Amino acid sequence: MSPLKEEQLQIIRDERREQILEVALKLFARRGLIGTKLSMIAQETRISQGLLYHYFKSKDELFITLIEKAIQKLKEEVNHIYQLPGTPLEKLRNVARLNEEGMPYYMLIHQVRTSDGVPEQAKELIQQYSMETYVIDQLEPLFIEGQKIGELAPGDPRKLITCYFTVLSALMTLNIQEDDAYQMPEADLLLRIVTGRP
Amino acid sequence: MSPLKEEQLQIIRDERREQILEVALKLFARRGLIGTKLSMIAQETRISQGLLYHYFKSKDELFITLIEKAIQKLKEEVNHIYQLPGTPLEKLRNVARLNEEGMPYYMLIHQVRTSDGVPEQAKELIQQYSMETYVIDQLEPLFIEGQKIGELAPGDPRKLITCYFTVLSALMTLNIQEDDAYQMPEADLLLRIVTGRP
Amino acid sequence: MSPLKEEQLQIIRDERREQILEVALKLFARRGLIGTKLSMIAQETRISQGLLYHYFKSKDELFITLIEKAIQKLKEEVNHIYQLPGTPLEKLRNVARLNEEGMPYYMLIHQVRTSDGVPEQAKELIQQYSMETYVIDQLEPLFIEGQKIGELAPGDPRKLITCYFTVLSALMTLNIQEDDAYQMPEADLLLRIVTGRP
Amino acid sequence: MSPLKEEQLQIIRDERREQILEVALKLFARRGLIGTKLSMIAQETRISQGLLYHYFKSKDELFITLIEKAIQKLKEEVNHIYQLPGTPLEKLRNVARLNEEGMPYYMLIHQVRTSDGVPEQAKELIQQYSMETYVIDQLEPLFIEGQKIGELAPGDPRKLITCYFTVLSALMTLNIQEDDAYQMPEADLLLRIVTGRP
DNA sequence: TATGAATGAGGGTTCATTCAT
DNA sequence: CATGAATGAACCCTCATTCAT
Repeated sequence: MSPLKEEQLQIIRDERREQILEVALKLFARRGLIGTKLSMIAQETRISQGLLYHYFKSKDELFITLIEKAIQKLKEEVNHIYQLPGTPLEKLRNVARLNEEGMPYYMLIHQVRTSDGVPEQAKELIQQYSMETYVIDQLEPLFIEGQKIGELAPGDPRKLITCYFTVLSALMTLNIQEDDAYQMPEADLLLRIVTGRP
Repeated sequence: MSPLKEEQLQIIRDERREQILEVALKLFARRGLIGTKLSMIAQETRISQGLLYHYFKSKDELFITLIEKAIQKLKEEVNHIYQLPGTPLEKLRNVARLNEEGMPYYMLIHQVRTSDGVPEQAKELIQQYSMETYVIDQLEPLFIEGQKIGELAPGDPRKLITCYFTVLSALMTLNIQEDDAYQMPEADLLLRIVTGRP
Repeated sequence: MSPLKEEQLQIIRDERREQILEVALKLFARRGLIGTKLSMIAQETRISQGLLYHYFKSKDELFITLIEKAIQKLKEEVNHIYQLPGTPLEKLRNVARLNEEGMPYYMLIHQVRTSDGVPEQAKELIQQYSMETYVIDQLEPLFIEGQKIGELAPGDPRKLITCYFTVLSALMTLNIQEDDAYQMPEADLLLRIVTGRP
Repeated sequence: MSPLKEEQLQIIRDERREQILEVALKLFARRGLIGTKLSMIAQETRISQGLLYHYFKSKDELFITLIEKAIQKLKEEVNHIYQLPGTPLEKLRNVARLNEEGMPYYMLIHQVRTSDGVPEQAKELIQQYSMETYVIDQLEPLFIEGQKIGELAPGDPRKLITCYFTVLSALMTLNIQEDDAYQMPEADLLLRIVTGRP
C-alpha cells in the first residue's frame, strides 16, 4: 500500500531538513534573523519557499531550532575538552584553536543576546544556558588541576575560566575572515591570560 | 528672516541632527540596520518621520553617517592613548577599562564587517579604516618603548598590538550587559596578553 | 483483477466518495467554501489530500456536487409532505418540526445565494431550482384543500406558501444551536401564519 | 506650526474611516471575512492597501469594529420601536417592514454565529449581546400592553417576542434580493404570529 | 520647517493543485 | 489506488519613501 518505504521517506525528509538548517545557519549568522529572507534560504536550498513550511512551521521556529542546536553544540564542545589529550594547558591550547565550524553558532547566540526583535523563546533558551552554571562548573576541576601542577596562574579559578572563555566567545563572534583588518590571535598569546607567563 | 534668526535656526538644525544621530546610533547598535525602523528613530527623537528626510536623504545615508563618526571616534581614541599619564603599561591598562560610550560604535562596525545587507559604501569605509595601517602604526612606538623598559613581553610588537586590540574589540562587540551570562574580564587578566606576567 | 474484485473496489470507491461528501457538507456548511481547506476534509475523512483528486477534479467540483445533492434533497422533502399522515394542517405541522438532517443543505444553498465567490455553476443550479416553479406548484393543491376544509386562512394560496416556506427556510439557515441567543420557535406559533388563528 | 488644522485633519480622517467601514460592511456581508480580500476593500474605497493600516490595525480589527457597530445598530433599532407612532400592533407592523439598511449588519452577525474562522473577540461580543437579555427585556412591556388591549394573542409574552424576532432576524439574514426565488413576506402575514388572527 | 497621510514594493505565510513514487 | 512531497500564486501585512498641506 505504502507507495514509498516509510523509512526511506523519513530519511529523505531528515536530509532535507538538515540541508535547510545548514543553509539557514549560514545565512542567519551573516544577515541576522530579519535580514535573511525565506526566499534566500529557499533558493540556496534549491527548494520552493512553500516547501520550507513542510519542515518548519515558521521562520521563527527555524531560528529557534538553530538556537537549540547551537546550545547543544556548545555543551558538547565543553564536555569534549576533557577527552582531549595532554595536560590541562595542552587541552586548553587545543580549545584556543578556534574551530571554524562552531563560529556561526556563536554568531547566532550573539544575535540573540544583543538584538531586539528575536523570538522571545530564543532569548529564554539562551538565558537557561548560562555560562555560569554550565561551562564554569564543568571546567573548574580542570583549572584547579592545572594550578596544582603549576601550569596555570594562581587565583580564583572561576574568574580565570570566565575571563578566558569570554574572550574566546568574543573572538568567535567577531567572525574574523581572511584578508580582514582583524587577525585571529595566536593561541599562545591568548593562553597567557590563564598561564600568566610568556 | 533676520540674520540672527537664520543663525538660530541653523543651531537648532544642528542640534536636531545630533539628536537624530544619537538616537539612531543607539537603535542601530541594538537592532541592526534592518531591525531598526525609521518610525522608531522618529518617535524617540520626538519628530515626525517625514522630517527625518530633511536631515538625511535616506536610511542608508543616516547609517553611513554614523559609520563615519564611528571611524572618527576610534581614531581619536587611539590618538588619545598617548596623552594618558604613566608608563606604556599604565596607558594600556586605562584603555582596557572599556568605555561604555564607545561601545555602540564598535557594534555598528561589527555589523558592517559581519553582515551582508548593509550599504556597500559602509563596507568600503570600514575597509579603508584598516587596523593594520592605522592603529598598529600609531601604537607601535608605545609598545616598543614598553618592551625596552621591560614592562611588556618581548616579540614582534605588531603581533602583540594586533592580538591585544582584536581581543578588546571583540569584547566591546560582545556588548556585555549587567546580569549577563558573560562577565567583562578584569583589566589585569587581559593585560597578561601583552605583559606575559601574572 | 478478477471481476469480483473490481466490483468490490467500485463499492469501496462509492463508499469513500460518500464519506467525502458527508464530511465536506458538514464543513462547507459551517465554514463556507473558502473557509474550508481541503486538508480539513482529507483529515476528517482519514485519507490523503492527493486522494481527494481521484474522486473530485477540484474543490469547486466537490462543492457543486453537494449543491446538486442539496437541491435533490429539498425536492424530495417537498414531495414527502404528501405522504405524511393527517389533514393538510397536520402535514404542515410536521414540516415545521425542522429536521436537523437537512439543515446543512439549507446553509449551503444560503451561501450560494448570498455569497459572491462561489462557483458560477453553483449559482446557476440554484437559480434553476426556483421555489416558485417547484415548491409552490407542488404544494398548491395541499393548501387549497386546507382552505376548503377551513383549516387554513383564506387568500391567495401561492402567497401563503411562499411566506410560510420562506420563513421556514430562513429559520433553517439561521442554524440555531442549543444554548443560543435565538430559540427555534414552536411549530404552533409558526403555523399561525397559514391558519390565521391562535 | 501645525501644517493643517488639527480639526480638519481629524474630520478627513473620520470620513475616510467611515468610507472604509461602509465598503467593508458591504463586502464582508456578501463574501464573508475570509472571502473578502483587503485589495477589494482598498480598490472600492479608492485607496491603497497600505493606507488601510493607518485606519485599522488589521483585517480582524476592521471586522470587529463592524460587529460592534452592528450590535450598536440593533440596540438602537429596538429602542426605536417605542418611539414609533400608534398602538403596539402598529408599532410592530412598522418593524416588520424590514429596512434594507440594517440587513448587512444582520448578515455579519449571522456569519459570526455560524462560521468558524472568525476572530474570537467577535464571537465574544455577539455572545454578550444576547437577544434574551436585551431585546426581550426591552419589548416585554410593549407586548403585555398589546395583550391587554386585545391586539396580541394571549400567552407567555417572552415566548411571543422570541418567536417573532427570531423569524424577523432569520428573514433579514436570508438577504432576499429582487428577482429572487424567495419573496419577502408581507408584514401582515408575519404579524399573525403575534396576533393569532388573519 | 514640519506634519501625517499616502503609496507600493516586498516580506512571511497559506493552500489548492500536481507529481514522483 | 494511494501517499505526501513539492510548487506557486495570492493572501495579509510592514515600512521606507514621497507628497500635499
